[in-house]
Amino acid sequence: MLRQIASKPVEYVEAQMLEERRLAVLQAIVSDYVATHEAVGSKALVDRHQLGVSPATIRNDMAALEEEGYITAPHTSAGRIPTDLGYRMFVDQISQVKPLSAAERKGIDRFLSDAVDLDDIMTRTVRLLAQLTKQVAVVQYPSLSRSQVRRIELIPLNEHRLMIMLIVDSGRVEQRIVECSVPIDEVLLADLRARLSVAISDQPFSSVPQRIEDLEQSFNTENRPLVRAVIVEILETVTAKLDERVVLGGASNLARYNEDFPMTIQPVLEALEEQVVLLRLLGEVGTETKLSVRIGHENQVEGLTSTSIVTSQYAKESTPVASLGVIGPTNMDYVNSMSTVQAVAQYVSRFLSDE
Amino acid sequence: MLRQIASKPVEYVEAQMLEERRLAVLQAIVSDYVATHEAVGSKALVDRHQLGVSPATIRNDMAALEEEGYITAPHTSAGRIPTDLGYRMFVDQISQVKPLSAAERKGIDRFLSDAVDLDDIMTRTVRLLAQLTKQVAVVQYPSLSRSQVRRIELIPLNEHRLMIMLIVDSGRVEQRIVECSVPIDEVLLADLRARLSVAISDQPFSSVPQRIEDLEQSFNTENRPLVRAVIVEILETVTAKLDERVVLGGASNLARYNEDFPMTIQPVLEALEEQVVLLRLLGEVGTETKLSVRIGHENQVEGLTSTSIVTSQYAKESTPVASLGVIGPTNMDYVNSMSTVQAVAQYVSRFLSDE
DNA sequence: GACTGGCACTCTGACGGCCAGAGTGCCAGC
DNA sequence: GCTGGCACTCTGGCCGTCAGAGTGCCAGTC
Repeated sequence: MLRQIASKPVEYVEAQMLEERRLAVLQAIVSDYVATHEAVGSKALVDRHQLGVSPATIRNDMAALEEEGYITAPHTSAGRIPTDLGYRMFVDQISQVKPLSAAERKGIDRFLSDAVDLDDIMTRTVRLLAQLTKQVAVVQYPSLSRSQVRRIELIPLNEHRLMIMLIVDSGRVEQRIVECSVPIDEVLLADLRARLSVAISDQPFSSVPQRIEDLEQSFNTENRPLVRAVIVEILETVTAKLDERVVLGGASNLARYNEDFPMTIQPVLEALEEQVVLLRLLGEVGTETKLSVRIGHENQVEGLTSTSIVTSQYAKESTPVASLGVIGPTNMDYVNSMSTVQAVAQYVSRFLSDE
Repeated sequence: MLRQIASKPVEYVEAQMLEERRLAVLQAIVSDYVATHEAVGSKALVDRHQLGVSPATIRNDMAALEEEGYITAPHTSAGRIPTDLGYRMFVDQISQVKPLSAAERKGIDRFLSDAVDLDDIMTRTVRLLAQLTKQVAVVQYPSLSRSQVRRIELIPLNEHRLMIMLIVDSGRVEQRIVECSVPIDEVLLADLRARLSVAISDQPFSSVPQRIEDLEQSFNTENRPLVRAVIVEILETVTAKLDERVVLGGASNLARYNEDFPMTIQPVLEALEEQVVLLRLLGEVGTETKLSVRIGHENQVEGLTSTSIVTSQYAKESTPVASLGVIGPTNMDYVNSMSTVQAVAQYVSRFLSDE
């Protein structure tokens, strides 16, 4: 690195260094602002960071950074605060996330390992995230669309009522109840269960419809109403209701920011109450498997344009099944949020996989 | 009523009327304050209500009411606002809850009748309550402690893993997974399932422990580890984890009050995030089957002493199984909250019962 | 050409004084 | 017991002022 610079013309080296200091200034501004939540001025900056130049010089850099759109002054004579673009630059600069301390990792591990079932894992994860990041946490249940049916059960509840139970490899269990006008015949039920089992066990949800649509034909006419009812419910479960569930936690953390922030929490709370919105937030990540950070206006969701969202997918046996993350004000502690989200996602993945 | 008064001495009648007007003044103050959220003065009171006397007279009444602790003045020259005691008096005076309009009832009915399972009923109910009352709604899942086991299933997932499934009459389904070091024998499993079924089907949760504790003895020594593991999980499900679930909705409604209120929402949000706290809130109702209203300090839960809670139990086939209600500032619209909570509880009861 | 100290300028936020408005308490009279 | 009138008090909004913080710019230095 040093040699590389030395081999370049002098002017270039200096321009390079200039650029580097500007970046350092931006980083310093972001981290100070994140820590204090107050606009940061040139003097404070040189006091707190070893920049090796005078406040006046920093002022020049700041003016340039403002020109370029990375920071902005709330009013003529206040310090500067980062813009969304500034945060973006800052975040992109974090090439590798700081690993958590051993103690933290152990804490996560222990907290999650006490979980008894999938619901429990989800609840614990969301609490963990909220607690560690002091922010609002969101965890999506493993998606059914990317899941496979592990097993199907048909359990008669009484003469006219039947419970369909789809056990999914992600650990989810979907139940539906079917009403039936004629008494349910045990033999028929066993037969139906067996055939359904053959048709869809260990098959992905997406292929279920085509696998069972013709099943009805192979039964006697008199039995078809029941068969059809069961099939309809199964189809509903695997298609229309791809029904992605989301759990939310740490909403009270929102209130903390309210104190010193213009960001009113009402729209945020409202947005967070909408499952659909949350799913979009978590879903939008698209192809990125790793950590995703969306800052302020990068986020399209109405009501959340002054918040940032840090998400990561988590996986079951190396295939991503859903996302989790935290939502906070744009001036959140990105370093901590990013490392925590990543670590928790890894732990959840591990838990789901070796369960 | 009229005759009764006429038959009493004149002084008494006048005292009676005085009392009545005081009560009317208190009611007027409460309803005005609830509507406007501003301290209400004597002049405004006579303007808005037909009290038939002058502001000066009302002032005397107000002084008396303040003396008795029903209202208080935030400062020397503001109007009066009701105290918790004042609200209590007001609420107690509402002898019968105003019924909802036909349109409202129909709306509730339709919204709930689309529910596909218990989870869905709970989610819909909480949203309904939050929407109708514009407040934070809480709904408790039907309690397991008052429930019966309807059926038990043991479903092998693979050679070493087994899912226990307890289907409860309230519609809940509890699942647990058991790991097993030796391969699971199908015959044994069927046998175990049959015996468990005989032992606990249609029995209340509370009696399950004594009914299965000796079951292990009747199996061969070699099979006991599995049997024991299953029994342990069942016991955990029905005892330690009586695991009352609660769903919450409409938290964003809290933010609305924040604007014109000293009540900071942070502690409230925090309290609401604690399942335990919510359960206490809903549980404390105790023996009262009907509508319960707890106002401000009557409520023991820390962080919620400046909120009021309106709850009602709901029932399945005439036996109460859990509670639901709304939480709001002490100056909420009690009339509306009470009638809505009651109506929703009735509808949920009906739904659970004829399902 | 980049950095620096100095200086004038500007904006905010806190403080205090002022005043109108709202509401009360009290009192004498009906 | 009710009423109108009157003096009193408190709040909240509206300045004007002022210190503090921070900037932008400029001329000088390395």
